Amino acid sequence: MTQPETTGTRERILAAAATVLSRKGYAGARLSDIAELAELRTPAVYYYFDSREHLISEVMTVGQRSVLEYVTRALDELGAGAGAAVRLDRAVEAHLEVELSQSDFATAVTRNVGQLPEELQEGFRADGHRYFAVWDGLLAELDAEGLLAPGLDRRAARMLVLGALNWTAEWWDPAHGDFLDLVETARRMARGALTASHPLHPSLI
Amino acid sequence: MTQPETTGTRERILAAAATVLSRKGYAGARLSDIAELAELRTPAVYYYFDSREHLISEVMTVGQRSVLEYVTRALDELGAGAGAAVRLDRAVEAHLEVELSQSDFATAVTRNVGQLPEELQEGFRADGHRYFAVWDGLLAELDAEGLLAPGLDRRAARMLVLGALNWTAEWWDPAHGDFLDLVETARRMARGALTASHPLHPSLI
DNA sequence: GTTTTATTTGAAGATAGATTCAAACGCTGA
DNA sequence: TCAGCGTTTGAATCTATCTTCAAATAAAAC
Repeated sequence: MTQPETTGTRERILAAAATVLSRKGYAGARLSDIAELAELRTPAVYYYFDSREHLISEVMTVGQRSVLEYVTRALDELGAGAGAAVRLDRAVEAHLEVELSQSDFATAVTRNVGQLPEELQEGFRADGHRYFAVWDGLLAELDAEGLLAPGLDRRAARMLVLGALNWTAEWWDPAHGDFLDLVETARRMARGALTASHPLHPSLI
Repeated sequence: MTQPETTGTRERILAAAATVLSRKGYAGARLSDIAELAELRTPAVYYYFDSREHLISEVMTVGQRSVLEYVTRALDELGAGAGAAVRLDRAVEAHLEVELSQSDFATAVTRNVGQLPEELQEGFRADGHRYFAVWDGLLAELDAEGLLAPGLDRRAARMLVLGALNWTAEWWDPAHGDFLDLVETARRMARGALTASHPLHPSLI
């Protein structure tokens, strides 16, 4: 979203690559576009990166990692007292924050993982799994508190929720809607997808 | 997903283009790959299509339209007696069917709309809006039956649900999970996102 | 102020992919 | 058999993009 202003050339190229990548896709991201956005001639990129692939790979790694770190930190900051439902709400909010407001690195990842050549996926696949593990942890906490919907296909539920969140990069426009409304709607969806229908009155089921 | 076997050459090229497009993205879809999948030499494509862009554009149009038609028909077949909740469930199922089992046309659309050059989007933008209208209709029906969550940001809710469904193309693998489980989980999510928390016991709220 | 090092660039090379086209193929009807 | 038409192809062209490299520029060290 926002381009950091005064920063080293290498960072500027990396950020430009994230932006172009998230708009044009893996194959469509031209080195010349990236260089132009970073206010350099194309060959300058090679002073900082071995090749186009190395550059793109690093964008992906940074993007994947920043989502993991941002959401993890947000959850950590809640402290030990927070219940599973509150933590789920916070995770939804944090994911949307990093996806929509933080930078183009996150969207570069979500919009391109599926289209990357195999070799490129290796590096950040581990971080991807680690992020899934965070969400699986949230489901486990919900379960421990008796909030998780019984008989739930956990993997499917986790991916559906993350899919809804990731897809926001395709349509959400800060000019068009209020971020907090989006968060509220997304939280409702996540709760609906994961928790039992009547979590507050289990005796009525 | 599945490639129809005995069909006209033009259809074969179109289907091959859908497959390549859904795997490699707009910029990454090479005419040579498409031709190879269609068991032809590259120049043969030009006998049926004016250019790469025309071919891709037609894939998109077909994909967008097939989703619209498939889901619309599924809803129509429910007949007039079906309530809003049942119709929502059917729409979720139908969307997943066409996205995951029908063909690569649908996934070619969902995985590429965001990355297409502006000119290419024109043709099928209208169908996209028509499809959104179908879902807005479902929300209106839920509302009419008093099932819709009060104070809901309808646009956000609609896009979150569709995002979750569209994203399945990125991760769902028929070998890895049961389709009906996925449908059930997705229905739960859609209901959770759209309907009031206690639709059956409104008096308890 | 001059030498040294880091950074950036213009120009050129190499390759891949879209497109054109004339020729070849193969089928159908006389 | 052959003339004609629809279809497919190999070879050639054109263009865009990645990459290399030696030279130019800017910055730093002395």
